[in-house]
Amino acid sequence: MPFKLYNSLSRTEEAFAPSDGDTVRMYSCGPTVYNYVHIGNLRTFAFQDVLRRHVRHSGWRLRHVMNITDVEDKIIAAASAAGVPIGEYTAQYVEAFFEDCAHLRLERPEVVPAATDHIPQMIGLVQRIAKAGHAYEVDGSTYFRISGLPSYGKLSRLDSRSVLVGARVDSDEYGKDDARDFVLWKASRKGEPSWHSPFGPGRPGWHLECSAMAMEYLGETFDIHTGGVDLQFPHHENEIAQSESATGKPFARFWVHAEHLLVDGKKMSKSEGNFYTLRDLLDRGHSPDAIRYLLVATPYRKQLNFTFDGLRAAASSIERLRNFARRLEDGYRLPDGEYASAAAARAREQFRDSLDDDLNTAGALGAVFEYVRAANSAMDSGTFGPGNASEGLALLGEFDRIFDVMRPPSAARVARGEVERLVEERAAARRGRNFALADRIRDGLAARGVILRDGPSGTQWHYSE
RNA sequence: GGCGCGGUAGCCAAGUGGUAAGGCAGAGGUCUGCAAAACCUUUAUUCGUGGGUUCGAUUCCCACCCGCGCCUCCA
Repeated sequence: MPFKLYNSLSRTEEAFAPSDGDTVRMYSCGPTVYNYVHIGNLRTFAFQDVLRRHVRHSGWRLRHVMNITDVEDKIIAAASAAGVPIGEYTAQYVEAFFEDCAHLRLERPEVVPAATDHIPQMIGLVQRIAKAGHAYEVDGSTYFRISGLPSYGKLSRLDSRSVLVGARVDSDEYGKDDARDFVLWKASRKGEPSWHSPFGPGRPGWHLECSAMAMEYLGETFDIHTGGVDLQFPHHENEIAQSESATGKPFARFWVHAEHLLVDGKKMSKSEGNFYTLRDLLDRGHSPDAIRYLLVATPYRKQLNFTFDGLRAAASSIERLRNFARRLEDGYRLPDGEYASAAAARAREQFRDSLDDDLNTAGALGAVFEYVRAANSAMDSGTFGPGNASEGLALLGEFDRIFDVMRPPSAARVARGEVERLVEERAAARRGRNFALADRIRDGLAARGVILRDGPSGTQWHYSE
């Protein structure tokens, strides 16, 4: 089955392959580093991670660029309030962002450029846009003229009248010719960071940076551009306008947008009290695995309703899979031989087909769990041998290359030797039918993150995380 | 008002023109000293509402209702 991706540009699912047949060139709008990212941001980044992984496991190479927006109005305001230079202010949040990504096992894109390191490229792009006749200057700021671009709006399909009517146009701010026009190069005010340019001192407009960095690392036309749905307009529309008017070529072939995460059915907001960063959730004792699972289990084009019940359910689901993996790996005696079964192969096929179907992660999970039940059942009835176990482990391996939730996070643990000693002590107690002592030992270990399980071949144990 | 996404069991959620995957939670059972894990049974005659097309619709068409989002910085 070919990989099908929903392309916002055509509003249909299209078969995807990189234009050069080998390397997928992909750009993602990254964080604006004026604060910690919230779980809504992370939903989008987690989706991008799944896309990344699926692309590579489909046999293509990948060159993925994700920008860091480190100069922008909110940053300037926040740094100014904190009384530090913006570079110093943003550095802490860049670091925090990478920490958060690491917790969620989000693979690092091949290139993570910062906007402030690419000012010359941005200036060059403005010059090209100006040369093509799509820019004009007012009071030291340079704007993009939308009226000169008939194709404007092809991504968002907002009709221009509604943009005018619905928008609270910031006409007070600058003297734009047309309310829809957007700034390419912003004249800096006193005290604001500023770079020299042929159009006067200033700083890049927000939309400009993505166009410039995408072209710098991926070329004038590339395969996939991702971001949250809210970015579709105006950000992505404006990226297209700038880029295509400068190059005369299509910018991104596929535009892929992740739906938003809601909390308790509502948009996250600080005033609603339902606004969470990753750190908030970790501080409450939730596991990063469960958070990753939850973020990724709902297909990206569907709004994801985040709840703490859902988070607990995600943790239980992971536990089921880990228990199954343990059962395959060790501990439970399997009868000799292996049994003819197409279940694992079928599950792998369904798993891949689901992901090929516009990253249907829910369907992919269904395939895995269906297999888990069948395999557990076969083990109980003695029709599952070591050969079948290796098939099952291969399936789990494939699953985990995408979902990456099977390895528990490393944590402080009771030393193995001590566990072994206590397990032996408890076994002796049980032999002496001193169940009170046996239960005390088991409960004590459980409280310290070690789970005991009595089976036909003795007591098995494992760390709970 | 315009443009989108969605409304499937208590919760999350897949899916198809032919009669509802999967996960979590709940109930009963098997196993166990008791547990845990696992398994079995059970939980939607029904897929927002009303029409229509069809032999047959949750799935296609129309209308409507509801939730969320974008149209202004925003993942």
